[in-house]
Amino acid sequence: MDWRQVETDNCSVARALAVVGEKWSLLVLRDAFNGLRRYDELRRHLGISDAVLADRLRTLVAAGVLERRSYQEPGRRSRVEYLVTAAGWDLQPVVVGLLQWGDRHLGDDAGPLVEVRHRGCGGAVEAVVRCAEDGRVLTPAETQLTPGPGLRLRPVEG
Amino acid sequence: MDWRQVETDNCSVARALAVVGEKWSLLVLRDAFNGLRRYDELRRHLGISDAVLADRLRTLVAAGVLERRSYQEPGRRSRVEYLVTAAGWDLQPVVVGLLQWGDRHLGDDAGPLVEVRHRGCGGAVEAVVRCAEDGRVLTPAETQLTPGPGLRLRPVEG
DNA sequence: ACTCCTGACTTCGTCGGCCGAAGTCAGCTA
DNA sequence: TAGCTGACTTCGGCCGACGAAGTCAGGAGT
Repeated sequence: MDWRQVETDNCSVARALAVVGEKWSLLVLRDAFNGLRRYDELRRHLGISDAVLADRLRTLVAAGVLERRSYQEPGRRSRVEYLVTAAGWDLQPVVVGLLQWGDRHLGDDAGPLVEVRHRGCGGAVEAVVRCAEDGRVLTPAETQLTPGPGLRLRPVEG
Repeated sequence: MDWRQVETDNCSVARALAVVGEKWSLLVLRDAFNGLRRYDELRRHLGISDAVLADRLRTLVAAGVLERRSYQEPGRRSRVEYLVTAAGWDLQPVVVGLLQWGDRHLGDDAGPLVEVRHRGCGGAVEAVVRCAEDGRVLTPAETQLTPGPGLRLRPVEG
């Protein structure tokens, strides 16, 4: 398959990046994974501007990555929280993959900020590419791209 | 561990995104993974402007994700190619993770554009989070964040 | 030798996005 | 009823992305 001729209008990587590829989106998600739920917590912790945070939250909610919910503690007025949905948790391999890559290739002398561990077992957690059939972890050389049903080729250029 | 108090200047996710989080970076890498090597191929296939492509390639080369090499076919003048390095291939889980998420949650009726398969076995390939010790694939609930040596807390706010 | 062509960029004007700061508005408290 | 707080929206300024055009070196054609 010659990738140069593949029409990538409908590429899933590009679509995913339309949701989480803007500046701050994945950092908002990182913080949400780590338990931050409220607008002002996110704003303070990320050091992001209000306009951008409100926009990113809108986008993530619209895409089903986060859920916007009102909640109320007794005797206090109602507030808003943002919860990670099942679809949002499906992005965990991406965020862990970035964390792992940063640790490996951009680490400093201080060592990693945090480590992700298997709860209970305590072993280190890693993001990998593996075969869904036999469960083996694969190197890039062991993977290949095959055409899918949605594949279209580019019109030939003059 | 209260993530709200964690100083994230040196967060590996943020550092990784400083390299691959700008617009187009991961799409350039997607195309490089899929075999595109030359500047003009990338430019044509991505539909990106020259200024941005040249800048992204510079950044990716500087970060060690791509390697810039001159090569020469006999009887032709020397040209430039960009090859994915070992560090670059370490980002495969991230790109496959995005592909997988896009397929799952943003797919259209036409079905996926391409499928990543285990060469030989032919099984579907997936990006997952797993325990490095026992090899088990983990749900988000089975993972936890633990403090690392580089962790610093925020100065208390007035 | 001279011109043409091509690949790999750089430069330029414009326009959209991100920034910090300030403004808005509703619900609860004093 | 005035004040406070949380969750935003609005507003100038500036940085980054855009398309188009310009640059420059190497090889091909004549």
